[in-house]
Amino acid sequence: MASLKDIAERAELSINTVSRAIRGIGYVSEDAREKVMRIAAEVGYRPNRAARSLRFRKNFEVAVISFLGADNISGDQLMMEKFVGIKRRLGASGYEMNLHFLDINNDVEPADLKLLEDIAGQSPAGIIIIGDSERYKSIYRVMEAKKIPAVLISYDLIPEMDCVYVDRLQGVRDAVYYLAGKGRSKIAFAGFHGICCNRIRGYRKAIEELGLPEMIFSENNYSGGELGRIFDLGVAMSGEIAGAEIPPDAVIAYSDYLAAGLIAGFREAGVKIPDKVAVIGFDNRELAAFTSPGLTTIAQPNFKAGELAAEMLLGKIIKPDERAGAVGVPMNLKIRSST
Amino acid sequence: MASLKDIAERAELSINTVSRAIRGIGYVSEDAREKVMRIAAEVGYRPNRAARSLRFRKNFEVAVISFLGADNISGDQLMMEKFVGIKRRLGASGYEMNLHFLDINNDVEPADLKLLEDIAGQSPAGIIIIGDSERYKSIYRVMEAKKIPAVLISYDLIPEMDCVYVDRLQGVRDAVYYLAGKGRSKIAFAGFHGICCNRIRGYRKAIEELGLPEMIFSENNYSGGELGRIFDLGVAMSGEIAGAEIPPDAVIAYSDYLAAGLIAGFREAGVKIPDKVAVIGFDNRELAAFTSPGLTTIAQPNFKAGELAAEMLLGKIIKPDERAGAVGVPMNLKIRSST
DNA sequence: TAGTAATATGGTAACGTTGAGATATATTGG
DNA sequence: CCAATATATCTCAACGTTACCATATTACTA
Repeated sequence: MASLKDIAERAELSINTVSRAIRGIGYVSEDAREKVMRIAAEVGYRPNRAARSLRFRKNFEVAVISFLGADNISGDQLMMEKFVGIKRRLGASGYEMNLHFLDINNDVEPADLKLLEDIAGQSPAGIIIIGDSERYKSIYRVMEAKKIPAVLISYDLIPEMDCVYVDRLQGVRDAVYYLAGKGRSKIAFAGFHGICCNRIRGYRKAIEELGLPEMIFSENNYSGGELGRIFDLGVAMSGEIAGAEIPPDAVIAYSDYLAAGLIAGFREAGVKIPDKVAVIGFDNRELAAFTSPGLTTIAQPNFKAGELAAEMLLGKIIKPDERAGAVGVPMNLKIRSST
Repeated sequence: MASLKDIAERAELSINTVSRAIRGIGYVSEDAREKVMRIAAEVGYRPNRAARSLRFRKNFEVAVISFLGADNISGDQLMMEKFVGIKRRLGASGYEMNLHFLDINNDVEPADLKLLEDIAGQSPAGIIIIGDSERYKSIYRVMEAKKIPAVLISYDLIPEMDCVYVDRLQGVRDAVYYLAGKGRSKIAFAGFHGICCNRIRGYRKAIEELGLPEMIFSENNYSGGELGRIFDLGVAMSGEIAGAEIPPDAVIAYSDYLAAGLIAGFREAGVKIPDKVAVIGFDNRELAAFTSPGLTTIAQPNFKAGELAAEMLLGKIIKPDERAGAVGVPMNLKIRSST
């Protein structure tokens, strides 16, 4: 509630001197500074953000654009961790975080455009976009055209955009090395046809480097949609995998959901985990702690990614004309009893 | 970017008239109004929030205080849905939502006080607090003392505070009725000693009303902490339940985590679900879709609760001196194959 | 036809902050 | 001791909006 004016009156100084004292810039005598700081602390002075925004013609707010998932609100857990990371870093620099949710089901164009207008209308200091499909890239471009600094949190390096990307390729590669280190030599990857390039590339890379046989099981029937279905596909795939001519002694699954299905299927069929086959999931979702045995999984460093994205954005806000580039954040294994 | 001044110049009117035209208040001729609206649309005019905040000496922002969970960030999914509900309702009235996270592990006093100072220092229009332990209630009181309108999202009716509460008692009661309607007559409740009063009260109420035998299984060993443990306790409890003198034909569990453990345990022991025993969880967390069979669960109406809390808060912002009271939001059963 | 009321518009100040300049005092160097 | 510089402070205007008041113009009423 207390303003510079209030402090100035009590200190018998001009508003301007008080302002300089508090900001620690320009000339201020030791006497004056001491007095100002004392009174400011006494009255619990806080700079008025609205006034600063007005003066600087710029809000100290960062908009974060994320999406709302399929039937229920999915992606929530991973998203939340990113929010927390972003918030922490921004807060430390006096910026606010404003969340915005895209409905992933809605027709893209009209809804997005309205939201983007709304967001840009607030003239935020910058914007963090979580996601890297074409839809999110186009948001990045819109913001760039409006001269609003933007950073993407993506799942792959995007050469032409400033982004923090979770390095899925490295994550899967590390997982293969980990399994190989545990003496597994028939390491398989279980996924869906066509939608897991980065992960499969990481798998292939490691397999090649280690000189192991490539064993890829992929399900063609997955068309997106309901999450529960993925579990069932996993159960089904477990049969295919266990009954293969050369059965693998380890499986890295495309997602925790799929891995949970695999585990359930293996158990049902009496295939011991991890003795007979080790299973690794992807994402470290909550459910990974609740399979039995507990699921070892390639964890997303969401908090870290959020922090780094905020860091990068703050840099861009200061130097809008410099490219920030792409920063990869390593994934790391969360080891539980399935391996 | 365009301001009232820009529009005024182009329309050859005073800033004041333009302002009145856009806000639709006071006297403005049809001519002037039409001209102003046309130009405003052309230049994409948006009122400057900072200027309005400054002028009104009040921010159009609502702070939301939630918590960060135990080891990893838990509560996330349920929390996220609340955020979305809050955001939707606030957005419709031109308010922003600012998230703040309390670290649930930290010593309460020092960290909270700093955060509360920070939040109050922003002079938000109001505040929504998610949680109803003493810690959250004390935040409510602090804000009330500072004349900042506050609303709690709680799990029980709190007579002395304005709150939207998820009606757990009713939720469990409905679940018992549902099971009874399906012909189950030996309906049990599985929980932990002492920490599930509302839920147990709902169970007891229904059991009494229906004249069924009360069967409560409670685990004394739970001391909070790691979520994964709850699953294991569920597995252990399943044995106790299946081996009881009079084994129940239905179990309502304290949480989805516990229910997931029960299901795993029952399956292991060859107890058919739902033929032999039906299982109902609590919260509708993501993992409820991934047990096999899928878990019927008492779902939290988080989105609704968020919306209602925002609605209530907006009311309090307009009439700060009126008590808003307590509004209950019913929980409803999400039916899957475990019943 | 004057007198009042309704309609339409404009001017000014204020919200809290900051940068650009103006002015005053203290300190240094030649 | 004077000039130049460093130090310390102040005044003013502006950011975009709105409330309050003043001033026109038009429309109604007695």
